[in-house]
Amino acid sequence: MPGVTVPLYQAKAEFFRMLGHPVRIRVLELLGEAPTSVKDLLSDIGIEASSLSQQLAVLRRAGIVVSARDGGQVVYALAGPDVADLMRAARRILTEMLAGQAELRAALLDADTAA
Amino acid sequence: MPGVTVPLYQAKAEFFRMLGHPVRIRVLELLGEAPTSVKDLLSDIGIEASSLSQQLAVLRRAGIVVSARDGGQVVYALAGPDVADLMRAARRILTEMLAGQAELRAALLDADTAA
DNA sequence: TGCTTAATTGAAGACTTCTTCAATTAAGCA
DNA sequence: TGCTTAATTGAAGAAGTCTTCAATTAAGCA
Repeated sequence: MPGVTVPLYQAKAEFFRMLGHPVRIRVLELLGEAPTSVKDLLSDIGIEASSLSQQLAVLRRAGIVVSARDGGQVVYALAGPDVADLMRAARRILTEMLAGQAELRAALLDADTAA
Repeated sequence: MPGVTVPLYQAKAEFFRMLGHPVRIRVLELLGEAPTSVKDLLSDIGIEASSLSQQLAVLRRAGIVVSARDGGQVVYALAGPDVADLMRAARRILTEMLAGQAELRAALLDADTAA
């Protein structure tokens, strides 16, 4: 069943690259709390609608989120619980790592930088 | 203590972007097992020396690895245990995630794609 | 139907990141 | 010193990603 074989380290790299954008991180963390409409994501994140749509498309293509229309709005949710796990692991470890790095420590001490 | 405040979600995005390259992933996983000389990384990974150096430089700048000269060779090591934690978490979760996605399942079943 | 709001799409240019090449630095050894 | 191997650097072009804009699709409502 080989066919188009993607080496695992390359799949990993693509996965991490997919996480490598501030808007996509924020979306994933918001969806980690609860499914959310584009409208609400928009007002939470505060960027242009088309810009958010582009980033949501990246997450959708990666299969990490799913969307469903609910009347006049579209609601996004994480595709599975593993995603929330990864975000939690990343938050924990990153926070620990950043805590040890002088130049980035400010980010942790500053109130408006939560999440 | 604000000064140049990097929002945490942006620091996270940068961190993930830094992980988003197949060579860098392989290096981190090799270093997760043991400190390794550039020479050995080179023969394990099988790319051009300058190409590997460029990617090692990215990891060094991010502070995730450290290097030390040992006689004629340069040995790299993970900067801290948290990095290995993150790689383990990522491997576990990614493997679970990929297992559920048809098009990528081949990667897991194929022998030469281990790690 | 026509109007409004919600959301997505495609395309263009700006910006980054990758790869490769040639040049350079450093150590070991004759 | 001169030669070899180990590793890094800087620069140039290719390739990829981001942002923004205008156009489009879809639902709700009058």
